Amino acid sequence: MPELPEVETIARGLRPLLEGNRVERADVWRANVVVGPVHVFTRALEGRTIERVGRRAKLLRFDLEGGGVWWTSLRMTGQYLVESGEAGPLPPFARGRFDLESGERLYYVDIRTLGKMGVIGSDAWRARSAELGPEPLERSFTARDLGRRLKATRRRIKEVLLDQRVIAGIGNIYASEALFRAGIDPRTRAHRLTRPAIERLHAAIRAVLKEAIASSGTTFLSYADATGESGSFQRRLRVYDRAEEACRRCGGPVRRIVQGQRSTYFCPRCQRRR
DNA sequence: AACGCGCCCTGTCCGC
DNA sequence: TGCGGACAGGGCGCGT
Repeated sequence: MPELPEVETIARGLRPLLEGNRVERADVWRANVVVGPVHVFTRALEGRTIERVGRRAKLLRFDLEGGGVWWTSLRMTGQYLVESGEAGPLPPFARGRFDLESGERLYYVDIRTLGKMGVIGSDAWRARSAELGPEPLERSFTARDLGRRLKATRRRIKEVLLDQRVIAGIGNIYASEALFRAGIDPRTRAHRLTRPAIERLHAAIRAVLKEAIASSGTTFLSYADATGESGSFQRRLRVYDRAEEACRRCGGPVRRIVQGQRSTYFCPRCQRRR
């Protein structure tokens, strides 16, 4: 699920339920989804009220009253699921349960258990956040800012877009999509991008992320369905997961290549080195 | 310092 | 039908 638009969608969905709600009891039965000892984590949560729900990069952020942040990195298959009313059977792949003062239950569900969560102090959170690149949808993120960051590396642009220290929140889907919209070959070395290309990329990143949020994100996978938030942006994808299919712009075949052990999709005709 | 790779874990899909 | 291998929206931690 989760790149910036999906995490933003999840945060918006959870906000009305969680803000002002208190965690009565926390249980996690898969230790590897928690950073540090599980009992330390659950003890840090129990009795605490969630003041604010937010997002930074692809991290969910639940601010606790009196200080501290409950953060979650959903990685590939992490989800939060809300259950109201009577407790039903345990959802498949549930790894943790959080009983709320309101009587509802929040389940953490994660098939591959690559997700991580923890509770850290506000200072530690700020320090962690400071290591991440700028939020691409904030006003302060300019083409000039992007250009400065891209000049500093010789790596290939697609891989740079995935580096959360350079720019926050972009993952494998939206990296390919933004590069297609900007007409840039994903194999181009970042420092070689021209001024106009950087400006097109800046605009493309913002446009694709905004449109994806407006569609509640991209939902793949047959198994599991989230908090009711299945997005629809998958219908608007132009290259991602479309290997050998016709490019929506020129009709030529979309290509799949591997960069940094991840798939990259692009149209060789529409995306040139500069 | 910057970069590239292996690996964490579980499920699905495809070819033989 | 069964089985092995590739692959999946992420990112840490290691070696060079």
